[in-house]
Amino acid sequence: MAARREKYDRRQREVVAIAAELFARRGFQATSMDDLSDATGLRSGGLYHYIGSKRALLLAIFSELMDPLLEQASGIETGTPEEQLRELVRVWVAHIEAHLDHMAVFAQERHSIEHEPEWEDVRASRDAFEAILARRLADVGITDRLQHFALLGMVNHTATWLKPGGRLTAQQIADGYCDLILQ
Amino acid sequence: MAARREKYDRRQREVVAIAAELFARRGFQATSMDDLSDATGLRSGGLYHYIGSKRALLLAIFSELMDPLLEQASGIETGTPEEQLRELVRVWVAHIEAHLDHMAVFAQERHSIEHEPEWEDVRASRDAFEAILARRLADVGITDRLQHFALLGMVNHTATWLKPGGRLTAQQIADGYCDLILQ
Amino acid sequence: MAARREKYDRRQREVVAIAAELFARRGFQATSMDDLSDATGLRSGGLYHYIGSKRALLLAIFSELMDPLLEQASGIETGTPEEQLRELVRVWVAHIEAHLDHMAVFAQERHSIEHEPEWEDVRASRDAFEAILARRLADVGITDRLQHFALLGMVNHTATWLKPGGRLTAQQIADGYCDLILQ
Amino acid sequence: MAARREKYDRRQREVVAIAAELFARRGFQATSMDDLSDATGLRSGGLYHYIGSKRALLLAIFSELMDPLLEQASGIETGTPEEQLRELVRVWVAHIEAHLDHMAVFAQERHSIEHEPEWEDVRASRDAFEAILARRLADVGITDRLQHFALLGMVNHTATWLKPGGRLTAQQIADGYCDLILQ
DNA sequence: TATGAATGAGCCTTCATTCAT
DNA sequence: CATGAATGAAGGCTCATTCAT
Repeated sequence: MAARREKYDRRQREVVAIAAELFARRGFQATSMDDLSDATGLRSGGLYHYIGSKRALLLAIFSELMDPLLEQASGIETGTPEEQLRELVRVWVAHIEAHLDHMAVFAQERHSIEHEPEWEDVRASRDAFEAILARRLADVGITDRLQHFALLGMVNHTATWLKPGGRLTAQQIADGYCDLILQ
Repeated sequence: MAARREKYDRRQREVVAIAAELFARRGFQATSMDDLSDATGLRSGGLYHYIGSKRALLLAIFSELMDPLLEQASGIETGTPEEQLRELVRVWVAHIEAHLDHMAVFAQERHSIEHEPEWEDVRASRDAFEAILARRLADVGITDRLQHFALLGMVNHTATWLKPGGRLTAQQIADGYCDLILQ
Repeated sequence: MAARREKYDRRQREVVAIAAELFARRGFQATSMDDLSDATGLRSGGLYHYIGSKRALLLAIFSELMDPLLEQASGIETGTPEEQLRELVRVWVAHIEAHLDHMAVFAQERHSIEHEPEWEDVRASRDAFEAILARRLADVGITDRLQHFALLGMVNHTATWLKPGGRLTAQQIADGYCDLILQ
Repeated sequence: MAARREKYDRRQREVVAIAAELFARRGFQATSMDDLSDATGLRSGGLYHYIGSKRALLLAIFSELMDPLLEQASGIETGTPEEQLRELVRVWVAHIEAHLDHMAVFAQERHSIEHEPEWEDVRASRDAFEAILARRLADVGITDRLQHFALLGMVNHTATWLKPGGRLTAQQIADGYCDLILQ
């Protein structure tokens, strides 16, 4: 039945969201399935009905982070090169603002992502995004890798200090970063 | 006897260095004391002779990272404001280059540092460094928090892509970053 | 309605047969209800409709194995003592040939059967069969327990090497065993 | 230190013996590591110091069963063919008598041994023993597979009824079996 | 100094079973 | 009749740490 399926999917997304929050705060490894059980209200068995494994949960979090960003980023195709770059950074910062927990988990589990074959897809997504960024920078005449890395660093770092509903909007932040890069 | 003490200290520093490397590559939690035992050639009992606990090892890594940086940073007192800022960033990037493993562990265990009372001292060191940075930026007329965070982001991010002995020197990188911030 | 009842019984027997096959191959404990679910096409709820419990399934397999054999064995009443013994062994081997999976499960779960009060009935069936065997052997003058056990051993062991449709028929095998025992 | 090593080995053998007994009585899967912990007096961690894994324990039991038997069996080389066959069966039954628990575990886990690649070595040992048996039978003129299987069946089955210190000695049993096979 | 045996708490996961739908 | 969400107990195993030697 479709209604049942829909309910299942909704519950699954809830679990992933709760997991992202816990992982962000306490760390992936330091968060036990029991913690998750308490936070979701599902007993361990029920939890596994939705997630498969703790590892799969991590993968789900990464997918939720990377997939939509990549899609939005590749959809930007109108305007001058500078407008396209600015739009890309805006979308990017907005996405980070909407996924602060996901970003924290991502940063924290960097070593897993970098070294384990299991995370190939995640690495590929990240590389694809960085390729788009490099192209947009090239389109405005920036081919220096240092500036590419600088932009990457400042934007990603945003997740560690940005408070949603704070003084600065994602758009203002993004524009500020672009101003630095574009003189 | 002093010679014995010296040998003890040397061995201890070796253990911390090896630990930093393992933690950077596999993650702190994912690295077991057994892994460390294999890597150091010391059995568990011997290991505990030098380190006290796994947690203490982490603290030692953070101290090795923060303490000398803070000392160098606070020693910069000559030259124009811009020269002082540039010198600060140079020292900082050079320190990161010399402590890539420590930086990786630091980034990875961010959540512990941020939330647990045990890490108060580490937080204090970091805040002290950022205060120095803020002062140097203010001295050249930059009071916008966004630029402060941008600089912090790009410099810290350096640890993830910098390969020692690569094309760019720490000095070139630091100057590139300063150029962005100072127009 | 009788038709409904009949359908239920047929489905039930199907489930038992599939279970016997899985249990024989992978082991009783190593086979999960999920495996059974996959193999039968019934989901867990539906499965329990037919079987009651995993334990009951095991009991059903044992009953299917022992009950008809016991019935056939006690029906042998004509001919000379030697003819009766030979007929008993023929029936027995033929039954084993027709229930290889059941035999494998039986052998594997020997320890449960031997030690747990729950399996009293199964033990009783087995003892009843062995009593008939002992009587038939006594009728031909064999009272030595060693020969009784030897026959038991060789016949039961047949289940581990006999391939249905192989070179030897059940009758030939049975006669071969009897020849050994009867000189 | 050698004394330490020796103590370790002794303790390890003790654990395997206790495990064999428990597995024989309750079944391999039905015996938990906690049961073993209680029976050995070692807590779970200490247990793993000696065994590696539950699976490895099973393998150790099989090795203790098959390796010495195979060695003894291949050492029989003097006397007439009939004497050699009789000696083989005597050694075999005596070995079974001395390893009733091991035999029970072996019989019970037949399905694992038969189907899983992990048990290749155990299968190879068993096949090697059966090859020796086949050769000894051929030497006395018995090439009929049925008699080979019959002997295998009766001897292996001995483990299920033989009580150490009972009325019959291993030698008497072995001779009884050989009498059946050799007319 | 250093070893390694031993601990014991905790972890992720499985699984037979129930029950509302 | 049948589904599948949910349970909860248990299982095998890991691991930081201690301590007698």
